[in-house]
This record gives sequence, structure tokens and C-alpha cells, in this order.
Amino acid sequence: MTTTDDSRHEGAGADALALDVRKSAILNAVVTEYIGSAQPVGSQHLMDAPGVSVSSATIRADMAALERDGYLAQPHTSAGRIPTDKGYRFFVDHLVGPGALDPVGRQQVRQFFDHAHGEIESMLEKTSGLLADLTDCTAMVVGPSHETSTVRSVQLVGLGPRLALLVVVLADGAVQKQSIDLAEEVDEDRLADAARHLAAHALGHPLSQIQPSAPNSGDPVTDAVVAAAVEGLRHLGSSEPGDQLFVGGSSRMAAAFDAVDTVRSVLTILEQQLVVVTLLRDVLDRGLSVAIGAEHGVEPLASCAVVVMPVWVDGEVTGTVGLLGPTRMNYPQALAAARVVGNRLGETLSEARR
Amino acid sequence: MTTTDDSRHEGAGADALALDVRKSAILNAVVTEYIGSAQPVGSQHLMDAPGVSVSSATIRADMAALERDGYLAQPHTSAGRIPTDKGYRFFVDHLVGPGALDPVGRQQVRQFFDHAHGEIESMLEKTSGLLADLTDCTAMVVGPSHETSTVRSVQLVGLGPRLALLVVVLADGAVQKQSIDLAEEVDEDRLADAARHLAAHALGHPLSQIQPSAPNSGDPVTDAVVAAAVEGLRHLGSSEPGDQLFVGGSSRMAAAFDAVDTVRSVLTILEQQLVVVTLLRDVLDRGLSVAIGAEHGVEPLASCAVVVMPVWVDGEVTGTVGLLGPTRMNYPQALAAARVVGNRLGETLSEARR
DNA sequence: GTCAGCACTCACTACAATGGAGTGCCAATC
DNA sequence: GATTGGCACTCCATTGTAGTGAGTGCTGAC
Repeated sequence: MTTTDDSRHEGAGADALALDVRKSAILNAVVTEYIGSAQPVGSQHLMDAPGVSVSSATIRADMAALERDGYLAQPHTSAGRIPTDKGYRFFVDHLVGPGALDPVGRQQVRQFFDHAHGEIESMLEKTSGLLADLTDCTAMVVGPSHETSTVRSVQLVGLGPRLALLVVVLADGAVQKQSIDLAEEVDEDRLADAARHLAAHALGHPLSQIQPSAPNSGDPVTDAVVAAAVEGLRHLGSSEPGDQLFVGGSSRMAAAFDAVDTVRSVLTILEQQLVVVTLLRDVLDRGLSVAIGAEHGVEPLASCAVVVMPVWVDGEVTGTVGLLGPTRMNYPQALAAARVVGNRLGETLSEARR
Repeated sequence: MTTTDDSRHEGAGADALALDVRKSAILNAVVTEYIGSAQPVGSQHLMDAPGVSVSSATIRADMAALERDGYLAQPHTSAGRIPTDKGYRFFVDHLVGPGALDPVGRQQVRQFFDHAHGEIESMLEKTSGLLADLTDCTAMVVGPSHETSTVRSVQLVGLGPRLALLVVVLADGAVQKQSIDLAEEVDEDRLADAARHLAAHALGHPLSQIQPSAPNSGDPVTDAVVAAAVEGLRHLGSSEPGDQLFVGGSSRMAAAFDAVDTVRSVLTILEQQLVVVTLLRDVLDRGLSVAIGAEHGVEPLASCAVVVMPVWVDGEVTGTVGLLGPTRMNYPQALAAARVVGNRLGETLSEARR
């Protein structure tokens, strides 16, 4: 309870998170150093850190206090300190400024988005690669949800006597398809008829708000096709969003850990799209941009941290970019990269929409 | 040159690959044992192997000969033997019978394909997961190439005043899209006109054989749109096939090796779609179904083996299923699984096509 | 050709000794 | 009273030294 046994302390506010200026500087230095070296850092190495111009003995005392308060930990008695999850948390909350990307990275981002074009999926895929390159982390990009996007065109294409393909184009340029099994043979004219009825029923509505029953056309065969197609549309609208996740640079997880078991369990998680998408959404919903260690509640990722950034398209959050790395990841760099890429991605998508 | 110094030898054919019956049995046992245990196997453990009813001393002599001929290797002097790439090669060429999947696996495959439906991409994705589950290897599925598939429908959907989306449906059910930048504003009617002209020009032809120039319509604006769209069509036809690769179970690579470096380099390769697709095609083109170690010429995969199986759709090879594992992977199981899944996948795709 | 026996090799393990980085504590100092 | 140099202590990591055992190659007998 005596976290601030020092005279100079800044506003001992609601929670006991406030730290001595020097203790902050020490914590800052430990985290920064450990992020770089992955080795426990001792009091000697901190003497020439900025904001810490005291002897190693004093640093030791402060470090002992920081350990008591749960910000630092010791792998073993005669080792240096490493940050705990709580330590990282304080670091990202109080010690990491807004921060900008390094010039090389800025250049990379600019070049990428200047040449971004074509299909949205391949662009998102490439964006995940870019983020991974920038940060040396595994990157995740969740594509814009099409929930609110309205139907711009529907089409029925016959592929076989009893098989048709429903092709839907949404206002944001997404194309979705769904094969429709037909109860009986339907010729091209009937399909075209059905497509017209379908268009009248669905155009301008979001997929999720399409009414289950379409008005009758008078022709029972056409009506059956329309009914099947409406079912298909509704199915598209309710399908899980997992198919819009792009993971890039998963090999970087292997570079981040030296225990092959950890790598395996993390990769296993990354293969489960639903888990990843849910994780990112959860973190975002809790108003966080960083989730460290146990904070995100996915056990196999206990030694990982997640950085998320929403993607705004036309004033609405429709996508997410995320980074996954070890808890000792480079937070300032990761935050800056995620922010910049998320923003530029949002801008690019907004432009494409109009 | 005296690889067959024994009286019983089977047709000392073109190359000196023929081996003593007993030596074959020993090699077989070593490979089988090593695949299971990942430990060098010694002469003692082989005494009760099938086809080897001799003393350990005799086995030692044979193993020494097998080592001289390059089929086996010793990690160090006083260790057992492990197979070399050449040893594995002999194993798969001469010692692995056609082989069938275990009943549980067969059941899994049956169940999977009985319920396979819907979009082709998601089915291929899930197929890669199935193969990975069956074999505990990383699985790769290359989707049917759309090179020969004919255009079934083309459509132009306006997304903005100067932006249209070209949506193409191919006869095999594939949907491709390409955004088209328009030089000037074009209204819906003109787009529909252009789409009609486009359809007349392209319908029934494979994407790759669409002529660069379409007949004039009389209206210069429409013609400009058609020209841009034809350009888009041809671009789709010539685009690299990389986007049709699905990799499943990449986490299994982490379980296969205990050197984290190896895992990283293999994962890096798996992220390069073009490399993987080229690799699979190369192996197939050389008439092989297995490529071991250095045989496939991708250095970072030197400690890996690849199993490939073509996917026949309507009497034509249009896709590939592949497995990637350590050179000590379970070849009989992998071959059986790849064969069964490849066949069933081909059948399912053929059915969907008609 | 096969086999039992034997000497030999060499990774693996356990154990003690050493060095060093880092700590906590304390008395002296500013 | 916070800071500091000094000091004893802890414990990991490294090195050196057997001892063990699995496995081999060789040889002479059958």
C-alpha cells in the first residue's frame, strides 16, 4: 500500500498506478531495454538511461519497490528484472507517447497505398503483409463488414440444369456468391425472370435486412427459384464474418519465441479465424488498443500481446487491423504502424466507395 | 558398384538401385521405425522386424553396406542409423504399396465430402484442413485453374460515377471481379449496353482467349467502356494463379521440428504462394508424387518432403493437393490420404460442374 | 553366410568447481 | 533523509571430469 513512499509523486489519483518520476523512468528504461535485448536488465545498465542519473544502488532500491508493486519480476534471485504484464501496461498507458513511424516505414506505407488498387481482398491481404514487414510481428486485417452495405446488383447464372449461382454485388464493391440447388430444371429465361424479381425485392437493402418472403410473380416455378435465392441471400447476410480475416507474416511468431511449443500453440490459434476475429473485436469493444498477456483471455496467447486499431470508413468503424507479437514487442513502433496503416487503409477504402 | 553381391536379387535393372531382399527389409524397418520414433535405430531393434530373422551382427553388416551405398547415415559413430534422402526415396519407390487410409480417416473423408457444398473457395479451404487433420502435416490445396473454363456471364455494376465493377462468372462456378476505372461518367443504361456487347464478345470463350478488340457498337462512350472492360477481362485471364492456394495446418510444421529456425524458414516459404504453387507444379510435371529433401530444389525446405496428387476434374488435371512434412513423415499414410482426398475432391468438383 | 563375443567409440547424464552478473543490506556521506 | 560505495550473498551458466550405455566394427568359429 505504500507505493508512493516518496515525496515527489504526481497526483495519487483513483488507482494506485501513479509512480514516482524516477521510478517511471526506470520502468521505461527496463521495458525499452528488454524489448531490444530480450535479456533481464540489471541496475548497472540503467545508470545512463535518460531520467535516471543516480547510482546503481539507488536504482536497485527503486527496482525492488517496482517489483513489490508488481511492475517488474525477477527470473531468479541473482538476475536482472523483466517487466510484468502490469509493467508493460503502465508503459503503454503512461510512457508511450503518440509516436510516429520511422521515415523508412512512412515511405513504405506511402508507396503501398499510392499503388493500392484493384480487388479489395487482395489489397487487404497485401496490407497484412505490409504491417508484418513494418513491425516484424504477425499482422491481422479484418475486412470491412458488409452488414450495412446495400445490395447493388443480384444475378442468377445457370451452371447446370438444377444448379444456379447467385452473385451479389454490394455497394462497397464486395462480391458474394452462393450456389442454389434447384428442385427442378429451370431454363435461362425463367432464371432471368427470377433474377429480376429478386432485384426488385433486394436492391438497396443490406443483406441482413432482406425480408424472407418475396411478392409472388404469378409463375410457380419462378417463385420457387426466387424463394430459394432469397434464402441464399439471407444465408449470405447471416454468415459468420470469419472469411474476411487476413493473416500476414505468421512466420514471425517463430522468430519471436524460442520454445517451439509456444510457436505451435500460437499458430494453432491463428488458424482459427473465428477466435482471432472475436479476440480483436473484444479488445476493441473494451476500448483498448493494446491487450497484454492474460488481458485478452486467450490462454495459448498468454505470452503474447495484441495491438488493435479500428479502420474508419466514411465515419464508421468497419474493419480492424491488428498486430500479434510477444509481450516484449516493440509497442511504440507497433502502435505507430497500426495507427498509420489503419488510417490510410480507411481512407483508401472510403475513396473506393465513392 | 557391387550393390548386389547377393545371389537373390531382383532384376538388376537400369540403375543400381536394386537391393537384396533382406537389405530391403532392413531399410524398410529402419525407415518405418524412424518415422515413428524420430530416434536413430540400432541393430538390436531390428531383429524382430518382419523379413529380418537374423542376428544383430548380420544386421550390422547389412547396415554398414546400406550406409556405404548411401541409403542410411549415422549421426555419430556410436549411434543407430537414420535414413538418407536416398533411403526414403527407395522406401517410397519400392517398399510402399498402394496402401489404404485407416478406417477412421476414411470415415472422416466420407463425412466431409458428403457434406461438401456451397462455395468452392471455402470448400478448398476446408479440404486443406481435412488433409492436415488426416496426416498431421501441413496441407496445400491448389484450386482448379480457370484457364480453360469458359465465360458464362459478364456483368458491369456501377459503383460510383467513374467506377464500375466487372463481374465474371465462369462455367465452373468461379466468380472473378475487377474494378474498372472509367474515363468519364457513364450512366446505368450505357453500362448495361456495354455489358451486353461484352457478353456477345466474351461468352463461351475461356478468359485467356478473349480477343483484345471488340466489334464497335456505334456509340463511342459505350465502346470506351467495352474496351476498358475487355482489358479487365484479359487481365483476369493472365493474372498469376497464386490466389488459388489454400494452406492448412501450418502449425503442424512447428510440431514436426524442434529447431525453431527450421520452423521459421519453412513458414516463410509457405507465405510465398507463388513459390509453393510452382513447387507443387514442378514436382507434378516431373511425374513424381513425392519429392524428398533436396529433390525439389527449395533450399529452406531441405529437411522437408512434399507429397503431391493431381486433382482430375472431367478427365483433366486442374488442381493439386499436396502435403508438406519433415522428410521423416509418414509416407504411406500421406500418400493414401492425398490420393483419397484428391480423388474425392476431383469427383466433387466434377459433379458440381455438371 | 551367419553368429557370438569383444574391444571400442561417443553421446548423454550427473556432479563438483569456477566465474560473474546481479542483488539486498548497511553504514557513511552530502 | 535520500543517496551512495562497499560487501556478502545468491544462483545461473559454464567448464571439467568421470561413469554409463547404446551402438558399432571386427574377428574367428560354425
